[in-house]
Amino acid sequence: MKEIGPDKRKTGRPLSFDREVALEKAMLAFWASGYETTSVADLTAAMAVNAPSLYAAFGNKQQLFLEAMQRYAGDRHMMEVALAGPPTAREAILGMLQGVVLHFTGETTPPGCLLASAAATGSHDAEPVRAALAADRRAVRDIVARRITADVLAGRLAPDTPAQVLADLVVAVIQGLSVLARDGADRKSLHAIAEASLQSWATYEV
Amino acid sequence: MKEIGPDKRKTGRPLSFDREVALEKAMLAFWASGYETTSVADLTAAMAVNAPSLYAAFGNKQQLFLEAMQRYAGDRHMMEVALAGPPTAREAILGMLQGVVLHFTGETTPPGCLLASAAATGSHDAEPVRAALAADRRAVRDIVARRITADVLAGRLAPDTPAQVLADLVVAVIQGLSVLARDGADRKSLHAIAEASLQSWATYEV
DNA sequence: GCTATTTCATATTGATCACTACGAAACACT
DNA sequence: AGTGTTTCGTAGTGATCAATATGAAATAGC
Repeated sequence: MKEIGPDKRKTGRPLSFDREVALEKAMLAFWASGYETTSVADLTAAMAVNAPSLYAAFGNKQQLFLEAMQRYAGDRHMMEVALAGPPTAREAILGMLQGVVLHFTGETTPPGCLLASAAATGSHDAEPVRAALAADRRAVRDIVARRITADVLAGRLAPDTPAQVLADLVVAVIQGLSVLARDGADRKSLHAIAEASLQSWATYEV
Repeated sequence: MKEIGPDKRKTGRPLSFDREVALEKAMLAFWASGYETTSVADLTAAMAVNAPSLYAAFGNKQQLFLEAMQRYAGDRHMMEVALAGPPTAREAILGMLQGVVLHFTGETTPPGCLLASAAATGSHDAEPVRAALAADRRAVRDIVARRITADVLAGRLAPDTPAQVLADLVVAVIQGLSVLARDGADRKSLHAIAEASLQSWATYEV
């Protein structure tokens, strides 16, 4: 239920900030310091938006996080399309993991993955946020599993290939890469880990 | 610099709680809800120890966490000894991963890994805690790498086996298993993921 | 200029944060 | 019983938490 096009109000004082820019800054703040451990004061400072304006524009802290999370994750349908490009599932997922490594080690962004690290644990109040993050992980897992299954059906992987398990492994490795990136691992190391994790597939290649 | 033996004070009101039991309860609280997101009020409730007694016994929240973390991690030298038991590195590490899966899915403990999830992100104040957790991951990585190298030197793995990369992968998979366990994955799934991750080694077996 | 509408900045809300001052209580020793 | 020592429970400390009440400021239409 999103408004189509820019809001063309007729009257009233205009917004003093760009909503998209402010959301981007909020995303970076959550990325750097997590959901519960980033205070609203941190957010207003990072976004250059006063608290009342923040609440008017985004609802509350949780809704702001969920919107920032959506912006970070992007359109998961696009991920599925991207995975369909390369000729084999292994190449597709290797490319995906290489992109992930670059993303986790960007020089202008915090290390690691916002989705992996923002709410690993937390209070009872943060349960909806953890649920949303878990749901996104399941979505990625399912997309990866479908890509693997496509190769199985096309005869490029053995019929007994455990697509679900390999997809789970891909998600697990992504979470692990995020942790290691936060610990300071360099791109070369992370690329090597990603590549090594895909050697599990050798067993099933026909 | 630890006191040897139980403290045999001569005078004064006796402690009303068992220090070890209280520490265990604190560990479980941090395990369930993380470092910064577990409040001192949560801790005093879980430990059944009033705040002044908690500070007298453990210093402050950060010191209590570090002590709880040490209790959770156990003696890393014991891990090295355990890994030396099985005849091959692969069997040793598969056994370790199987133990990890059981640990992350215990019925009387929170899901996942305390070390992986307690401080994935956080404020600047929690930096010492994150550093301690990262140091422990590096220690585990080095222990695993040494076990792999031992097999390389013994001729059980190819001379060009990238021990460091495979050890990093093991650590990454453990972090990922913790996330999936928190997301509600069952033991069977996690065991399958752990086993699949070790198929990467097939390339290097002589 | 005037009114209606919307956002702005200031200042504040009660709740909770980590942490502690203080005096009563519980022990060992004489 | 009396004294010294240590821990106990109560009740707070100032700081910070997420979220807002309030009124001035800035626009569009008239």
